Amino acid sequence: MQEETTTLANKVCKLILKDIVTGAIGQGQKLNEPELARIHGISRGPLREAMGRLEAMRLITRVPNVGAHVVKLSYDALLEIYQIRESLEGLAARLAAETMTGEEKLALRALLTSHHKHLLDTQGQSYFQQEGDVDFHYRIIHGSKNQRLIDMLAGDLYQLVRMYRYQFSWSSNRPHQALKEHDQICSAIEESDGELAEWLMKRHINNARNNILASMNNQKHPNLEKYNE
Amino acid sequence: MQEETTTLANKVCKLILKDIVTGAIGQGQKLNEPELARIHGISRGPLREAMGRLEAMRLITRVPNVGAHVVKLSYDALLEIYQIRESLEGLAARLAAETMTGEEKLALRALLTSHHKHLLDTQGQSYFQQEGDVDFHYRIIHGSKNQRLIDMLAGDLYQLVRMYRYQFSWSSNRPHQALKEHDQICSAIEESDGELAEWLMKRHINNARNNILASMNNQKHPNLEKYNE
DNA sequence: ATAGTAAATATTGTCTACAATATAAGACAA
DNA sequence: TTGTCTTATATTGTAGACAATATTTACTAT
Repeated sequence: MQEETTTLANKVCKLILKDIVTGAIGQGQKLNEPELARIHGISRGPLREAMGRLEAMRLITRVPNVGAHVVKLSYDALLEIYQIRESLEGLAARLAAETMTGEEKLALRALLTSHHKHLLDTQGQSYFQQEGDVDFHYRIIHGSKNQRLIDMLAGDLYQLVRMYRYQFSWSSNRPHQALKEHDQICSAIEESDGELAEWLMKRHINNARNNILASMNNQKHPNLEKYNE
Repeated sequence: MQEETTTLANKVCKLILKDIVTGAIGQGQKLNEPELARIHGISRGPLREAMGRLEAMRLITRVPNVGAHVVKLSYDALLEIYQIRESLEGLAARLAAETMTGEEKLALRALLTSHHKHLLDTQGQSYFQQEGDVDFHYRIIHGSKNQRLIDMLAGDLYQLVRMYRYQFSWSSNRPHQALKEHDQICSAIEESDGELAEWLMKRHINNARNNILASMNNQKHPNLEKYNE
């Protein structure tokens, strides 16, 4: 068994990350160093390192001599993220189609089968469907074998996406459609048709974005900072 | 006049960044904390913060209880970067074409004119041409107005690209062709033809990549770590 | 001589204390 | 009451010391 050696900064970083993503630490809230250090039972040194990483993945912003604040989610920022996702995940899908092993392709198909079964059981209950969506995209990203691409998408960007999901808890009102699109992408990957996989993935993400924006416009979500001050 | 308030970690981070990019601190070299702190006349606290940022932009890698090392440039990593650049800068070009102001477009054209003049004067001397290339791409990236995209491309990724440039000092053996491609992209942007701008930019980066790889294969460059240990 | 082990050294991780800056509270004048 | 300046408090930035881990060195046995 491999002894998992890590550091205090690492552990606390993950804890705070979770609190920010889930909204336990709210948008725009100030992060007080002595207080946070006391809460987690560590000193300010490793805490500041942890905060540095959160800043690097742009979940908090820091101003010298002033302090750190949790980012505020906004309509515009979400659009920015989806533009980038469309571009990068399209690339990931193409690379995945070209380089995924047979084993990986089988696992991807198995995942979709289980999603399909789950969808029939729960009549498309939102939360699990969302996590399933994350799983699917996650596998394709890793299937690209481009390590820097993996880090960009699975590292920073997805924490933000998860944060939006949690705090808006938007309803995927098109689970069947989304699953069908996943199926199409999976087929293209199985056939090693990179060009098609890329095109389908881009359209899929574009659809998801439009769906989100529509639901946002409907419900005027309270957690959404429409105007950055 | 605005008083520029910053922190020691910030300043030292930029200094070390420069040393890494230019190769003053060589690939794979270990970064000794006490030594670096002494050199820059600061304590280990802010130094570690600076190193944290360098780690975040993936110029150094850290292993707990072992230390930090400068990354090693590799053929594969460069390919990864160019795949991502092609995708993201294509997006940037499209957005730039759609959102750049008239003023920005004029400035971009003026930049190309000066490049053209400079190219005639110097008969395509490599270094300035390379920096000119950076300028051109830099402007288009910022013209996209997508802040996250700007951070990704102009922040982390470009430091790596600059590092490759410095340490390989590859010869752009196609300055006229590159300038012509820049011209085409600029025209597409001027006409607000996003789709064309994206396509041209992707092809341009693809060409640049092929050019680099060809010159690498020719000269078997000594700075290139072909195999990661 | 070489492999393996134990002590010695060096380096990283963490904590506490202090200095510099920013924020909040209070006094005073209009 | 309101606005401004001064003082007090709190928070961040930095430094130095200590603890934990890794690396090197020295020694012993084969």
